[in-house]
Amino acid sequence: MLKIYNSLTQTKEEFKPLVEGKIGIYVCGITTYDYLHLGHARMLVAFDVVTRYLRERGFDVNYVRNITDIDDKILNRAKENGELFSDLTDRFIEAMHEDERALAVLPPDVEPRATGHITEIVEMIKLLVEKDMAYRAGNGDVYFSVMNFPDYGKLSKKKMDELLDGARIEVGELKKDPRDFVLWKSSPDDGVGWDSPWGYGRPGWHIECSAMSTCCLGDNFDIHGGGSDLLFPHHENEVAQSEASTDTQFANVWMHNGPLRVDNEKMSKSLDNFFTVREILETYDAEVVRHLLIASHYRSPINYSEQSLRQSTSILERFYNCLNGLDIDSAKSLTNSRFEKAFFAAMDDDFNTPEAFSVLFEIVREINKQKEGEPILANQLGALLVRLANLLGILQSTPAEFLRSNVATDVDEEEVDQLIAARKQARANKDWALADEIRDKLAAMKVVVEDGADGSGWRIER
RNA sequence: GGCUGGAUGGCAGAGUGGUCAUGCAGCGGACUGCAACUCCGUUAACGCCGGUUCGAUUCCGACUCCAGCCUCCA
Repeated sequence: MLKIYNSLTQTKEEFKPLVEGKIGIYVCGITTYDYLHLGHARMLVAFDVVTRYLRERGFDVNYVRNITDIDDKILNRAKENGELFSDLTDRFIEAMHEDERALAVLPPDVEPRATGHITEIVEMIKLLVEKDMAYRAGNGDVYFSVMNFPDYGKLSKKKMDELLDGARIEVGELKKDPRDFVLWKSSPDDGVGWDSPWGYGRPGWHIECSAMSTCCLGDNFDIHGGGSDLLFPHHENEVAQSEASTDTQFANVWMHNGPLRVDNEKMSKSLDNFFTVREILETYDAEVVRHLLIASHYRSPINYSEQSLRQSTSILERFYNCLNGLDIDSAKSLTNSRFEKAFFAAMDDDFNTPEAFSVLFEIVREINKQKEGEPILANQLGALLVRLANLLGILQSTPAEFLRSNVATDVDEEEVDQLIAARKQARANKDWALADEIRDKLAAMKVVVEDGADGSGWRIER
């Protein structure tokens, strides 16, 4: 039984899709005005695991993840650079897709862009204005009227009146209520914008997601996800806009991934303590980064550090050392084993990846035990290990690829082979001094030699 | 100040009302010319104070501390 923690009810619930066998899921994507940082990567990887697993469970998943390609930050950055805002967003969308591929994040089924849905956005705002749920202010901006939506706060568990107290939001002369938020912003005539019943302007951030999710998945759909920092106000506002306009429940299940911290502080652009994905990928393998991001439960915070990356590196080395020498391609994966059952039970329990990993380590130990005596069984277990790990998007390389190269180290394989051959000769002559000298030489090249029953293997030192 | 969540062995990180997480590190052994890899064994934990219970790290309450949100943010 698949259970998912629902932020709306604050409980783990048995998951039941609206339509048997099908799942519609919408996740708030990126505002594209810079390179992805590790916090973005966490969100992308978290929901990549979710969708991969839901598909494995046999669901027909429609995964929608939007791109916010119109926003004040984008306009400001474009202005600084002296370029068209669309050139800026095109560039960073391309970079985002590159980073996603590196991290083995599968593309969503639909990737709507805000600028591609202006019509739907305007229609939704129109409906809200007609229903007296929104109003046009003197400057052409249109605001949502929070007071007219009694359920406001049901997702973030905030009380309407408490939101009023000490509200840091200035009561502008434009807003009727400090809690109101903008749906449509008027733009200067020479600025970026679109025509609307309220004049030339551009959409507010929150309405984009309401319009795009409804457009792609319908008024009521199964799962809405995003970072926990979006819960308020963004997701709360989405609920308000959508339910006020459609008079029906918006998303059934709300999933929020936990934050990524650096030195126990939230990593964010505004704190200027963020690491971009591409900068980390210069020194660490993508799979190492991906492991780090799923080694903790998706709802827990992750504290990023060099040490945690090193730990993920040793863990992957253990996996690949185990797979090294197995013949997996021709082996049939063991099915219905206790390992597989335990793995699925862990993932069924709100995508408990740490628990799932503990099962993978049990398989590793079993393989290492059986390698000598029961090679066929070891191969079958190896195939199982790879199959299950692939559901998490890891162990997608071969042992040789992972163990003998990485982004930071480049070795001359021919030279290594020559040195190993020379050492083999020395060992045959029992010239241990020479053998050790050669091993030291290899070590200086960051090459670790491993002597086995059938010759000496090697890997790079990470 | 309000709301939400958390506090687990040296570190990372799950989970459970009474017997094991798991990984890294440590210790002892096996393998090895010595190592590395690997295997076997092993040490070690549940913030603090009460309550419920035959029994609580696990449930309930108070306290302390930490984090996130309340403002753009995945």
